[in-house]
Amino acid sequence: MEAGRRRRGRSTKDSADLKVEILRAATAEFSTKGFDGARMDAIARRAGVNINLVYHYFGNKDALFVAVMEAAYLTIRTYHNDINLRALDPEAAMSELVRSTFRLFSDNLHIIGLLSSENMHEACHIRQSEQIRNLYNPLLDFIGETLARGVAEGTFRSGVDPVELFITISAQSYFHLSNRHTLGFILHRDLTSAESLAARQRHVVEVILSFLKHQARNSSDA
Amino acid sequence: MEAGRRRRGRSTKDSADLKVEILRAATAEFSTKGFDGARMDAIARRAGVNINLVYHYFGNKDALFVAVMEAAYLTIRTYHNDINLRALDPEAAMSELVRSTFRLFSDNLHIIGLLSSENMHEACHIRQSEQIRNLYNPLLDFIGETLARGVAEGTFRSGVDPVELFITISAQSYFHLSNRHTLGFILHRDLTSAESLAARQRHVVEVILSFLKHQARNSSDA
Amino acid sequence: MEAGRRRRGRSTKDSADLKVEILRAATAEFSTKGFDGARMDAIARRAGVNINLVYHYFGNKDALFVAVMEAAYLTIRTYHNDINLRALDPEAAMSELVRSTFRLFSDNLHIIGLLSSENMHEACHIRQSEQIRNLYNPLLDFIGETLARGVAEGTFRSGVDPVELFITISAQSYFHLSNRHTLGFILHRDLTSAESLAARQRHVVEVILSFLKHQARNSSDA
Amino acid sequence: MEAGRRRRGRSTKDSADLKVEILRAATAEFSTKGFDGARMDAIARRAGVNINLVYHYFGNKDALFVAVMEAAYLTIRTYHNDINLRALDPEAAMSELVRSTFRLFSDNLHIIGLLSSENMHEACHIRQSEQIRNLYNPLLDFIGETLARGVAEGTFRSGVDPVELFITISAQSYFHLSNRHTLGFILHRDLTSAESLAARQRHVVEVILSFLKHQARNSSDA
DNA sequence: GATGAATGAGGTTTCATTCAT
DNA sequence: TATGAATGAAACCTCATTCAT
Repeated sequence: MEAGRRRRGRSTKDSADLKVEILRAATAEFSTKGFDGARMDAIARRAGVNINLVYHYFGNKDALFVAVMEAAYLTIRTYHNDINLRALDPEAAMSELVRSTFRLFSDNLHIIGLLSSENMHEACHIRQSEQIRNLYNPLLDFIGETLARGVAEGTFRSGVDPVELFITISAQSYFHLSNRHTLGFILHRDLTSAESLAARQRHVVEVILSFLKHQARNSSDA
Repeated sequence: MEAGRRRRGRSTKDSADLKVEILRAATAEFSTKGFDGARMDAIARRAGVNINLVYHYFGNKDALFVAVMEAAYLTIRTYHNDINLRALDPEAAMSELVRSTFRLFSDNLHIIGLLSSENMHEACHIRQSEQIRNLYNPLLDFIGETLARGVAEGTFRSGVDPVELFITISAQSYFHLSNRHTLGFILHRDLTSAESLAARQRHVVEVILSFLKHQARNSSDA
Repeated sequence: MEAGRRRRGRSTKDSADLKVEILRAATAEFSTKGFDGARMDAIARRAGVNINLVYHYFGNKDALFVAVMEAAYLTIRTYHNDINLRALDPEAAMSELVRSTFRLFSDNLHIIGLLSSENMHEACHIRQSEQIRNLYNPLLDFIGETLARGVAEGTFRSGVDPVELFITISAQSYFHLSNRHTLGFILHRDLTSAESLAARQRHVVEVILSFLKHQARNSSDA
Repeated sequence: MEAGRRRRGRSTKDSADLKVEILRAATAEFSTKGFDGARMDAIARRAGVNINLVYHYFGNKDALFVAVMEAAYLTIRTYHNDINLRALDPEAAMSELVRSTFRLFSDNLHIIGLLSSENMHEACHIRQSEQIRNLYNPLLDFIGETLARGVAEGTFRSGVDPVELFITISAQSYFHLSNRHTLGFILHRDLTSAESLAARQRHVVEVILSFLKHQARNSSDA
């Protein structure tokens, strides 16, 4: 069995990977149970290691959570870096940003659980990380520049706050997934099916693009 | 003296209100700490009662949480009932719905904490409540009818799914607040200031209305 | 429903019976759960009365248990009084005593539970009752006299201690029932079926009578 | 100092014995207080260990009780194994079985307390143990074979059910001790004195042997 | 580096009992 | 007589963490 193999005869190379494995286990535990619901020994069990190893590598529960959050934000950064949007025209760039944001969350549900828990704790863990603090600056710059390019070429409405737009884009994808259980119950619909997700993604793109392009034609509204 | 009055000889009126007081304390505790982070004795202390009274009235932690959720959803229903939107024209009705949804969350931040925690637990508590299950049916009907009216009079685009729209409307208000701590940190902006909230509300209305009215004029987009 | 009828519009005659009803409920609870496993509020619920009434009538858990034990020993006395054995010849009298002892326990399983619990507490409750202390004196006298009659007429062996014989008679019936659950499990046999009980009763009579009559014929044994 | 040695720096040999020590303490607590009356912290105190160690080794109260019961039944098996009765002639074998059963209980009063409590709980704990389920099979076989040998050589009566006989033998020893407190009170006799125990043992052997040999001479009785 | 032993603090819950009416 | 409110004590159990090897 896996567990047996793990407990005995670990090679030196395995040892080097243990930290990664613990981090993965902690991510799974924290994201599904929340910080308070997560158990250190459950994390150790998930990772197939002795609980003391967890303390050896990460110090304590809070520090472990910080490490998990930093890794999660690295994933986010990766998703943003993977797309080279600046080469695209403003409309294509923006719709691709919306789509990649949707994929970011739907491919990494654990990020939603982690962010949800971290907000319950008033972001006390990530506040300790300078690395995270400035993670979004490039993205906000990109949004601002793309908006400007769109306005310049007459495609986008003017006067849109990049921060507000970023929140709107994230909100559309995040909320659908973060609240999938309560929404599924009161709306009598499974929000996690492949069709539901595809429809949501299409809808989100439509909403954002409609908004951006709307004002460009009729500036008397709103 | 206060303490003496509390311990002995509480008047009947006091007694009748104790349940309400406990419920309020539990709401505060659960919404700020989450289900797992909440402490029963902290709830009792907040309510100024002996912890056993909490058990006397509500049985156990889970049942108390269910009671809190039911009260929270009643608040939600109240917010929806307070506005008589059916008398308004479609555009006014919809923009008022967006605004009231925003107020619902910004006036009742505790609801966000409760929903967040409940989703971490896969909605296991509210699933026990038939009352909650069908709470949103009338609202969805209203959205569907209003959309139809807007389409009929040529104001709104056609083909919008009421459920999808409802999620979009909620998402815009909810996410801004549910993730205010992490967003505040990475965006370097206080999302809870009066100006920030007012700006967000305006933005949200604009986004939704742009979307609804966009397709009515140009159906080749998106 | 019963309970409803009980709670409302109780007649004065009903009130007089409440003590009896509580006692019956307490007997059921104590005998099936033991003193420590019994719950005062479960007793009140079983009786369909408010728990404070239990305290009103009986003071506390220990006193209630004493009352239950006294009632139980009254049942025992009744079973002994019901049979007028002194008119019978020694052998018939003795075999009838064995049978009535068996019936005493098989008809009143609760007595077994109560005695078992009371012995776990080193008889601390019944020690408070003078009434119980001397309850068995007449029975022991009867056994002694019957033994003497049997010896005199040549039916019974001599030298039998009445107390020892009483224990033997009780043991045979009691143990089969008191340990029916563990015995049933390790012996792979249901000891509570009608056939099993009938067979046991026959067996017990046979054992006792064999013993009493044996020595009368062969005094070299043992 | 004793306490210091206990708290820190326990030698490995000590550690290995802790489980046994806890089990002994648990046996004492459970057998004298019953399952419901027993307290986990009292067990820890009796064993001189931290209460959490008890949970570390045994999981919970029920599992600890199961462990205690299994150890108790092992003691029972030991008592039965220690005597090599098959080599003896039927009468000697049977009288030795009766005596060893008596010793089993009088040497191990805790077994009586444990069995009494377990029966109050309808054997719910030992039912989980396959080991216990078949513990008595060899003993029942032995009784059946010995009876047959006795019948074949004309010493014992025929038609005796081995299970019934086993219950009778156990009952005689068990009841005297299990109910020693209530019996002592109502019979005005100390049943635990050395003389009383010796007399009981003699009496029990006599009763069983009389029964077994009786029918062999006079089959018209009973 | 890695592990089993050990612990303190505290969490939820139960329960006998009393108070006030 | 009868009852809902209220409480203190303690029970079982969990969990993050540290110690000793």
